Amino acid sequence: MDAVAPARRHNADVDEELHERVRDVIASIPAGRVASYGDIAAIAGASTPRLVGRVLGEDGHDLPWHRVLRADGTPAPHLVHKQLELLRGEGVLADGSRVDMRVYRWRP
DNA sequence: AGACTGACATAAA
DNA sequence: GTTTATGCCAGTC
Repeated sequence: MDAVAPARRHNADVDEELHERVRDVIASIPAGRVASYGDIAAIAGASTPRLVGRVLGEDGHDLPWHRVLRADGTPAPHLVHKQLELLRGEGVLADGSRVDMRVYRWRP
C-alpha cells in the first residue's frame, strides 16, 4: 500500500499521549491486584518499562503507584516499606519483600 | 558533543 | 534459589 507509515512523529503530542496512557493503565488496576512496569509499558505502548517508572515519579502522586511492582514482585528499594504496607491494606499479602505476582498480577 | 543516572527487564553465573 | 552484569529509553550534567 502506498499509504505512508508515520512511524515517528516529532510532535510532543505523542509523548504527552504516552504519558497519559501510562497513567490510565495504572489507574485501571483494580484494588487487590498488582502489575509490573513491563506490563504497563506493553499495554500503554511504551518502548521501555523505564518510562513507566519515570511517569510515576513525575506525576504518580494521583495514581495507585503502590499497585505497580517490578517483574519479580519486588517494589523499588526506597519504597518497599510503604509499598508492602499499602498493598497489605488492600489484601495483597507479601512474603518478606516480595509479592506473589502469579497470584496478584492483574491481567486485562 | 559525550557520559551518568534511574520507581526496569532479561540473561548469565 | 539468589546475585551480578548488560541492555533499554529518556532525561540531566
